[in-house]
Amino acid sequence: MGNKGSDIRGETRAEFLKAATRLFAEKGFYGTSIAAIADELGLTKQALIHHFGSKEKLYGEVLQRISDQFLAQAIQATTDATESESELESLLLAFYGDGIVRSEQMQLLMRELLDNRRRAEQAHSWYLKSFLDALIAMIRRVPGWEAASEADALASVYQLLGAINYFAISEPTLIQMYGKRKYGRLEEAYPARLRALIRASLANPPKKKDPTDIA
Amino acid sequence: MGNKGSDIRGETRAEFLKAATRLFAEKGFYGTSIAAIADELGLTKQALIHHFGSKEKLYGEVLQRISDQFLAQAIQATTDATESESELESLLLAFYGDGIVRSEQMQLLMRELLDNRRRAEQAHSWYLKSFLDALIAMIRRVPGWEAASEADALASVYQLLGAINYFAISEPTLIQMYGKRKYGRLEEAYPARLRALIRASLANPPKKKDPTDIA
DNA sequence: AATAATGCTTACCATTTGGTAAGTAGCCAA
DNA sequence: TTGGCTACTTACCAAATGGTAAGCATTATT
Repeated sequence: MGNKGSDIRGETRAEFLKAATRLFAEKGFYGTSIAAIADELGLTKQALIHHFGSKEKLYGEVLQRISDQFLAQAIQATTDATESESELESLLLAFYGDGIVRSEQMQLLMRELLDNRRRAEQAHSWYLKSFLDALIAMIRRVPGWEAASEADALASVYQLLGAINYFAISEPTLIQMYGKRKYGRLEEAYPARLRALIRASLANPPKKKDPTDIA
Repeated sequence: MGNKGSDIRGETRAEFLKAATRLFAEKGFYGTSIAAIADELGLTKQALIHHFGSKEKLYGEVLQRISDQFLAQAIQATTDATESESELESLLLAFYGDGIVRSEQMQLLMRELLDNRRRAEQAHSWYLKSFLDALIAMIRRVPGWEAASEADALASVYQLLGAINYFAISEPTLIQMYGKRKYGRLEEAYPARLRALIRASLANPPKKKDPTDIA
């Protein structure tokens, strides 16, 4: 059966990346076989190997793609800034609200954080550094945070990110625990509480380090 | 060959559970083979099967054990309450500060949340419900939160949990991204920022639902 | 002393895994 | 029309996986 050469300008590659993102997010790196990914496109795993060389390389490209998109959204938010809302607040809330695609990315991101101990020697992992650095820059543009140390800034940003992502990945579990009805109410309540958390956090910048506090 | 029958009162079982917890946390369910777990005790995988029946059952016991410990700590915190600090604050900070063991448990918990979509039909997952319910009860004992809806209470608790756990699992990645030195400073800054976040969140209980807001 | 239960082992096994090798079908340029 | 490039396929394969079956040594029970 030979619909050979039907891939025009990397379309198959893109399809592979999409399917891989979804499956890696759902089942993790080890839980996803390259055959399963190829199956999604009706191709064989050797087609995948042909395009990406190895499973590891495919995974690397998936992460790179997510990192690019996160960073793009961060840059976007910088231009979208309004008055009542800091850019950081708007970015974080957009991050929360972007539905399934974003949720897949967050799941993968979370898995990457979890698995990194293992891969530490290898390539990946700092894919996200530029994104985090963008967030640090943002929080420093919030009144009162101009002089915050990098550690304080990163700590706060990381906390808010955690508050968002943790919930974003928990939908199936929470539905199972509390039922669809209760989960619906939780989902409704979440953004308002999230905004309150972000504002409360940003409204309380760290105090200048006490100079007597030399360790 | 042949130190047979050397297991006195389930000691080997306990060792298996400890090793399994660590490995599942590090590499995930699919990334951990039962042979690897058994290797840690110098036994064969068949010894593991003998004790637990199957890999799935072992995993279930690991989760159950973590759930029990979480809940025990929550109950403990209720008795430890001081004046300046709400029990919730003290529990969450203890949660943060409990080092490697707790970090393993959080990693596993996080993985469970991630993998749950897949396992949803199966057993696990609401292992944590009792723990979450304990947290909800706690936040309702904070002044101003008495009448908070379950959704609002759970949302806030979940956000704080996310802020803690997300960081707890990120150590290796953050060290790789920012270096040990910078990570050290981050680790120092974190608890203070975390306390600030918890207090800020608890100090801003949700407003009573507007009665005109009937959907 | 015989019997049974426990805690393991070795010997297997079917299945799945990521990956290689060697093609083949269609397109494109010389 | 030849030759090469791309996009695949079928045919393999070695290694690892979860699990079964059967046996053996030690201890506890009768």
